Amino acid sequence: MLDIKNTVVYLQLTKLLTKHDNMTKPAKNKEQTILEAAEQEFLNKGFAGARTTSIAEAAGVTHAMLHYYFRTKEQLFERILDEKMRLMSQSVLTAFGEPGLPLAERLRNGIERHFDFIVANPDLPRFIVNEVFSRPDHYEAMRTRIREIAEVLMRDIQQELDAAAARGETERIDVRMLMLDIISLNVFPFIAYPVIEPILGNFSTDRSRFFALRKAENVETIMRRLKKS
Amino acid sequence: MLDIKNTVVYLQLTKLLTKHDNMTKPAKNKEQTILEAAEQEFLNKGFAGARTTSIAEAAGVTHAMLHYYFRTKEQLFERILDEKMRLMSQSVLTAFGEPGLPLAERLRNGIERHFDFIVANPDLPRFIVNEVFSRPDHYEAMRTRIREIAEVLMRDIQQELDAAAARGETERIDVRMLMLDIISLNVFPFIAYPVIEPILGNFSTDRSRFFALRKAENVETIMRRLKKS
DNA sequence: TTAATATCCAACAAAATTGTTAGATTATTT
DNA sequence: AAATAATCTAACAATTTTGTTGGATATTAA
Repeated sequence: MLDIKNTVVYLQLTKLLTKHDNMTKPAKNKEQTILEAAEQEFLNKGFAGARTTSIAEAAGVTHAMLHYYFRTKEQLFERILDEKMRLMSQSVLTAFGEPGLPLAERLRNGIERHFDFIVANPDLPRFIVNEVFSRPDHYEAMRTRIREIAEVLMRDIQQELDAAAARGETERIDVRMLMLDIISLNVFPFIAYPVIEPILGNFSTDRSRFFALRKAENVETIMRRLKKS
Repeated sequence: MLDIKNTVVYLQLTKLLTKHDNMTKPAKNKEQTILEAAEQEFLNKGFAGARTTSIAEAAGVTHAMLHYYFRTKEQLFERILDEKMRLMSQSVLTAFGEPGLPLAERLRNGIERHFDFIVANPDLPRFIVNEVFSRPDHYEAMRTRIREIAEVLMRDIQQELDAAAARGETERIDVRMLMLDIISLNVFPFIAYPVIEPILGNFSTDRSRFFALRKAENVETIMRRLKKS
């Protein structure tokens, strides 16, 4: 007699293996479609607000399919959260982790690239902030991950900050404060967009113009923060 | 024959009226207790994540009571959201709406008072941002409300900014950009605390010391942003 | 002291949501 | 062609969550 659950696991396993054999085709398959729909739903509504039926519907499959591939809402969600955490960390690293440039250039560049990343992924920050906050069980793992990534980058930048300050080029500052300044300025307007939009006046009609101005404002603010006075 | 729903409405009506007659007693009654428990639950988990049973349990009443007083989760939630929106708007107004001071003092003061308010209400911002975002139906009303409040204050501050710039005391700047700088710096660390905590290093052990330093950093950053260079 | 009000209790009803199953069909691989 | 895998259908089961009801009991106001 067959245990259905084991059968499903077996099917998925073989599927994965054969897929691994010929990764050549793009394979816009249903599993992928479901993942994309889930991404939308989870980013917009969070774990608690998301509905597996809506996800299945948006993906154009029956909701049996969703459980066939991912077994539970929780597992599906974790696929998404994991990927998004990776993406978010990555964006900070690649934006600021470019040594070789003079410090001011490196920072200006970092701010702009980080800002551009968020323009391209405007509801990523809210998603991460909310879900990290509301998952005490997964928190310790995330914490460790964030710390490890941040530590290397921060140590590096702190050294450069100290060197520049020693040469009298910039004000002395703690890298954690500086990075928090940058991230706050870059991220907050996106997290809180619906709340700030009403106060933007004529800015709000042209969203992309506003963001361009905002990017410049953030660079300006940080450069002034560093300037020797 | 009595329609139960109308009876309940009637009871609530008379309760409200008699209460209005003698507002002298503190009345730590169950209705209030439920509201307080609901506040906790909604602030922590949002509308979708909140459970009316948890609220009732936390308030130490049966969940029939909750429906007796508030009929639906939605109505209970709106009481809370409404109050919190008011509180949040109010905090900005009272922090920055103090004319008569020289501009720099007024802003420094505003930043500090606004920051203190958030220290005292650390999960208010995340709550508002999330729930405003996920309620398209109520959004138009909130939008109007935010705009009306902001407009007066902003016009006032913009005039002072222009005057100071004309006197050559400060850099010329758009009030919307400046206020967004301030709010971003003040609010973001609280919204994202679980995410940034791992990168704080030894700061993170003493949360209140960190916040004190952070407040000073925000004032410094904004003052430098305004400084004529 | 009545009448009105606040609260409890305990069970139930209704709805929404997640998860399961048994087969059928279609496509792909061997 | 046979086996394997992907997907559909359509119903159903389990659980969670919200909301209801009819009384009982205690407290407070007229």
